[in-house]
Amino acid sequence: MPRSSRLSRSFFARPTLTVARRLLGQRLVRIEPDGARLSGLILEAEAYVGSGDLGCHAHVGRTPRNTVMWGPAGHAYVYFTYGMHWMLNVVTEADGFPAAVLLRAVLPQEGLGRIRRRRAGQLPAAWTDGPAKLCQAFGLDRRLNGHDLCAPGASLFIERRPPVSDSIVSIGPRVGLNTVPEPWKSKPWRFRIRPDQADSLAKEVQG
DNA sequence: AGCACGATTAACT
DNA sequence: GTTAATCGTGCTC
Repeated sequence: MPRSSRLSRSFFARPTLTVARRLLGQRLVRIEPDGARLSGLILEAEAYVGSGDLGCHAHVGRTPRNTVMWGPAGHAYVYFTYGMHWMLNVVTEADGFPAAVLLRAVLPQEGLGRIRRRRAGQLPAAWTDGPAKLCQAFGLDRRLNGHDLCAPGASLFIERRPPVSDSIVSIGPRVGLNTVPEPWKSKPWRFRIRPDQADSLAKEVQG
């Protein structure tokens, strides 16, 4: 029996809200080109659901930028914004339906030296507590766009961890949709581990 | 070819 | 709380 297993395509090929909620507490793993392993427990995720969701990039239709979202589940949708930031999403639902989960925060576990270097000048608590921060810390950019997280030998994937209890999860509106109209702006599609519970999550981790 | 803007962050007041 | 930074993207001309 392997000590850890990777989330398979069937995990991601489900309703996006389900995937977003169940990704909490799972472990994002990045194997860098030189073999270094970075990882962190997912603390925050948001659902972006189809072209009818005016907060989702897919609402403008299929473009070169967002085309990965129309593809099969379990692939990384990595996009660039604000002239300097990369964001990591995991594609969800059926092939042909554009949807994804934005990973917004992780609790660093492995590769702390490299993460610290990439996030130089920042306190540890600010290393990976935002979607662009975690991409910077993990060295994720356009090279990972379209990457299959479920493929054997993937350099970016998610390891299965025990599900987290509803008691440590908070749900609220998505962040940063300033110009998105209602009701999309206020849909409670943001899921996160309560900040005061992140430590207890780390303690139950054995390795 | 030009333009407005963004699923953010860090550094301000 | 406010705002500059910075450029790929998608749209208009």
